Order: sequence, then C-alpha cells, then structure tokens
Amino acid sequence: MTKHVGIRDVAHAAGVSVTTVSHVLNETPHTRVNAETRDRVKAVAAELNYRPNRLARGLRTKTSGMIGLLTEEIATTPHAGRIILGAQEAASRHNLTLVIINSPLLADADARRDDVRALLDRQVDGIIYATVFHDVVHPPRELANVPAVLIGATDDAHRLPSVTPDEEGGALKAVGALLGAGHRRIGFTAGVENVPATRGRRRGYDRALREAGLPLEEDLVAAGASEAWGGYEAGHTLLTRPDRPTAIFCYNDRMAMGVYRAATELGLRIPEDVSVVGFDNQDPIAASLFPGLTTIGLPHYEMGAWAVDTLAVHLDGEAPTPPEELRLDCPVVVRSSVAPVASG
Amino acid sequence: MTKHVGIRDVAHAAGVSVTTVSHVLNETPHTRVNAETRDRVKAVAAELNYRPNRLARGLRTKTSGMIGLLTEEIATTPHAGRIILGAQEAASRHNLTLVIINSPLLADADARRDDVRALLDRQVDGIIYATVFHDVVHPPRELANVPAVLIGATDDAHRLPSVTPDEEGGALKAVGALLGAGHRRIGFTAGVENVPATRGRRRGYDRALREAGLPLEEDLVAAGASEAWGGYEAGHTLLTRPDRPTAIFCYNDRMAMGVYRAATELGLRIPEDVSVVGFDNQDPIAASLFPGLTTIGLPHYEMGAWAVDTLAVHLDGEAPTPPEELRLDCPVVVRSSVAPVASG
DNA sequence: CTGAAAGCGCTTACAG
DNA sequence: CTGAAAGCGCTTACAG
Repeated sequence: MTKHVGIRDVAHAAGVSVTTVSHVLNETPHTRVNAETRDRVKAVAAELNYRPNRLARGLRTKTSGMIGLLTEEIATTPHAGRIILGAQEAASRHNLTLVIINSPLLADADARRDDVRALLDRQVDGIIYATVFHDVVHPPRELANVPAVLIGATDDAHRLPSVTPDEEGGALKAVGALLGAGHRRIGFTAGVENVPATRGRRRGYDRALREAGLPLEEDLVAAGASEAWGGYEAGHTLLTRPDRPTAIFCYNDRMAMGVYRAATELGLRIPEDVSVVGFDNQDPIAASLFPGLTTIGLPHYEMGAWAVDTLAVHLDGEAPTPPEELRLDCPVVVRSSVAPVASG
Repeated sequence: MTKHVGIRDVAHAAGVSVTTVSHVLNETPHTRVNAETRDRVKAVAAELNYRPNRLARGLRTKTSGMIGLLTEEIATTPHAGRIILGAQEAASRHNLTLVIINSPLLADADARRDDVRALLDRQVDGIIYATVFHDVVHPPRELANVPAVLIGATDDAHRLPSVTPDEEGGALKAVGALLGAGHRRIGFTAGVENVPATRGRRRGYDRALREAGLPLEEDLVAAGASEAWGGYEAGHTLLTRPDRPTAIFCYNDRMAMGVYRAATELGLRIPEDVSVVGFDNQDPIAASLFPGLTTIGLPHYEMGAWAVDTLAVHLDGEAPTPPEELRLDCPVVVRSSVAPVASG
C-alpha cells in the first residue's frame, strides 16, 4: 500500500499551483495554459501515476459519476444479468460507474426505500429502478430526489421514463412466423401467473389470429404452469385433441421444453409434424433443444443500456417532457423448430 | 429535488455544534453526551430526515464503505449472478456497498488494469477479483494497493486469499452417488475445453473409481463439446458400446441434457435402464429435465459471500498470513435420475 | 497565463 | 459534557 499521491504532490513536483494542475488535467474550458507548462504538468502527473480522488472531486462538484441500479432478486429472474451487462457497458461509455443494490423479490416498501436512501447517501447522480413481473409500480417517494428511470414497469404517476419489453408485439411475431409458414391451426400453451407477460403474450396470440382472419378456438389454448412440466401437460393436451394443431406457440421456452417431450412421446417429430415457437430465448434451453428452438428474445441488454443512456442525457441537460414510456421490441430468434405446414 | 439538509442544519435546529451532532449520530466511543442533548439531536435529525453524505464522510475518514467487484463477462457464465447475489447480501450485512465493474471475457491486461484503477479512484476499501475458467491468475499489480481477494482462481504469487469450487471433490461425490446405488460400470462424458473444471472433474471420476477398486476403462469415457449436442454424441457412443455402462456421469448439465436425448432415442429409460448425474445444477435445465437431474451444485453464492466476509475481517483488523486459499464444497443435489443398478 | 483562497460536508484531535 | 477549528483532496470563482 504505497503512499497516495495527491494533486499537491503533482503541483509541487511540476513547480506550479494545484489550480494549474487541476486546469490542465481537467482541460477546463476557457482556460488557456502555456503549452510548455501543460506538457510538464501532464508529464509529471503521468510519471507520479497521479489519479484524482473521485470522492473529493465528487464532494466538490456535487456529482459523483455514479449511477445506482436497484434490481429485484437478480438470481431468480433468468436474464437479469443481461440488464446489468447492458447498463454496465453503457455506463462505461458515459464514464459512469454502476453501483448495484439488489432487493429481495419480497422486500417490503420500507426495505426498498432504504435501498434508495442508501444510494442517495452515496450521492449517485441517478437511479435505475429495475423490477420484474409488474405492469405498474409505485416507486418510493425518495426517487423523486434524483433523475430516475424504470425498467420493467411504468410508474403509476407517469412521472418517470420507463422501458418495458413489448410482450404483445413479440407474441404477434411468434405467431406471425407460424402463420408465415402456412399454419392455420396454431395452439397456445398459455401461462397462468398473474404477470404482464401472461397477459401480453395472450393478447399477441389472439390478435395475430384475429388479424389473420382466423377464429379463436378455445380448443387451441391450454394453460399451465410456466415450467417444463406445465408445458408437457399443456402440450400433451393440445397434441391429443382430435383436430390437433400443426403448430404450437409456447408461453415460454421452459414450457416449450415440455412440449418437445410431449411431442416426442406421441411420436410426433418437430418440426415435421408440429412446429414450435417459444418465448424468452432462455439460455441454455433454447439453443440446447433438438432441433434448436425458434423463439422470441427479450431485450434485457437493450433495456439496461437504454436506462443508462436516458439517465445520461438527463444528467447533462433537460429531461424530455412528458417522460418517455418506451416499449422495446422483442426480436424473433430463428432456429429450426418451424417448418411449412404439411400440405395434406 | 429538495434542498439537501446537512449536519449544520441539524446542529442549528438542535441548538448544538456540529461536533455534537456527529458524536451522537455516530455514537462515537469514549464520548459522553448528556442524555437530553442526545435525544434532542436524534429527534431533530430524524425530523429533518438528515442523511450523512457518504462522500464527505469517506473523504474525511479515508474509508468509503465500498467494495469493488470485478467480474469477467457476467453474461456468459451461467451462474455469475449468484456470485453477485452472495457478495451483495454479505455486503449488506457488513454495511458495505458493492460497486460492480464487468470486464469483457477477452479484455486484455491493460483494460483490466484500468478497471482496477477506476475502482481505486473511487477509494473502494477492497476489491474482489472474480474470474472463471482459470486455475491461476496474474492479477494487475494495482491490486496490491488495497485488500483484495480472488474468486475462481488462485494468484500465481500466492499473496491473495482465494476461493475456488472443489471440482474434484464434486466429481468424487457424483460418482460416489452412482457407486452407492450399486453401479460398477460408470461412464463419463468428459469435457474437452482447457479449463480447470475439465481437469478437476476428470480427476474426481478417476479417483472415485480407483478408490472403489474399479479399473479405469477407456471404453467408459467419451469426450465431447460441453454442450447438449456434445453430450448427445458422447452419450450415444457410450450407450451403444457392447458392454454399455449402467450409469453415466456427465461433465455438465448441458451434456446431461444430450445424454437424456440419446438414451430416449435408444429406448433406454432414465433412471431404470441408465442412471445419470450431471454437474453445475444449471438453471433451468437440471430441474426441467424429466426425470429431474441429480447433479452437483456450484457454490457461487457462497464464494461471493465468502469473498466479502474475508474482505470485511481484513478491513477491521489484521489479515491472516499466509492468505487462505479455500476450496469450497460442491454439494450433491438429489433429484430423480439415479436408481439402484438393475440386479441382473 | 497562473495562483491564493474558499469551500464541498463531514470527522476528530484538542481545549475548555 | 460541549464546541472551535483543522483538514480530508479536490474544483472554481476571482484576482493579478
């Protein structure tokens, strides 16, 4: 642990004042410094391996260069890591540091408020409040003390910018891929949980059929737990119906895994006998199934990046009014589980 | 954005000096403050909702209360999220805040050094350097400027405490579970990548057989890509051998997924005809397969927590010499893919 | 072009 | 038991 070198050491070694050192190192606008002096200061700073203390700078400038990311139970939500990664990389681009606090999924309002406060105590320049499984959220009042954006939900007062995945649009595309392959009897293994994804994906399924002029048949929909076993049951139900569907859109990839199994047991080949589309592009299922599962990706990385980018423009300038509530595209990830409908 | 209330505001409102406010709020040892005064200060601080500025405190006390966590490509390593979670929760317990910087997997030494410097600039009290896929690592010299611990590798100079999963011990248990069920012909779908897990798990397999007095037959080992398709190929190879194994230990859960498929295609039931054990307890595979996969868990959460705990004792006291290099236990996760060997 | 000085919001010997 | 003052390491009007 070597003695820390401060701006005074640099100033002394270069034979100038700390003011000058600060100016040349920060390239303060509207400040002319003799070229020779500037070079000398820079050389000395480099030689001494001087690194400004961000705490001190932050105290003085009242901007810490830190963004707080408040996440819900990162471990239980499959792709939360990609939100962090997207936020992280965007933060690097903006020269911002990410401070992460993870709330348990079941944390009460008080605990969550404490987390926000802890972030505020550290003088973060902005906060990203990331939730899952919510349409609308009532963020702690403290959030109003700093630029903030929401990931995964909109706020009830519509005061905060937010970004959510376009679940309905994703489902529309999923079914669209099946329609495009000529399928007309398209089953749906629906989810049962009370989350936005359940509703959004269902809406997308219904809408896709409606827009294609197809009837909504209850016989084509089987709900189940959003796990492999739920998909297995729902898939089995659909595939043993008299007029069985030629294609199945699954609420998520885990259910698709179960549908694969049900199909295999019934002697049906994928995609020759039945086409399958999932949702989530969940690693490692989607790529590991055989054949590879065509599915819909979730824009987690992009949401994380968008949140930081939005905060960054907010930080050096005016915030757009009213705040944007963005629904981000869920892309189709094409693999090998969709084939043209058998023409007979 | 309401005006920030500082310690001076509290002092003024309570009619005392900032010194006193600081003492009562921090409960400074060896400082007696009149009970009445103390209560008044506390009441006023609470009423004003005063929160000390951690930047200012950090500047003064030269301890930021922040721990830096440097991770390698969090997105590509399945369970990195659990390292973060473990570190996060331990940090909360110690009243520490976690600052996360994520290096790309392929970042060069310079980039990684910059990341360490960025953390140091922020005056973190300690650094956790988390890597994957390494036995030994040569950490940037800058790491010596602060208490640091390694996750996932030991440092070449043996100067830093480190924690790694006991891959060999895990494999030993995996094969032990099979031996315990009476299996004597136990196949192994080995990995091929040049990573510690490949070697450790292989050593564990060999050792388990040796200790059981069983011969190491090359016919029982099939190497392959550590993905579902690699497991499918390796599994197919093993299960079509003349004297096929009655059980298979898989390098990881993804390979086990492929082995399941190979078994199903060959008309072999799991676990009745062939028992299977995986490694990684990778979500969502292990629990989604049918039957549920018995496998070996990786102590990611525990490693993250241990790293923070170790740093914490380091921070308020002396570091143990020499630094501990801990190998953490990989637990058996029992599901339904192991059955007693058929007694025929 | 350069520097002396104030001040960001705290904590902490030290004095009374 | 309480407070005045110095100082942590910077940045930034302001003066020269």
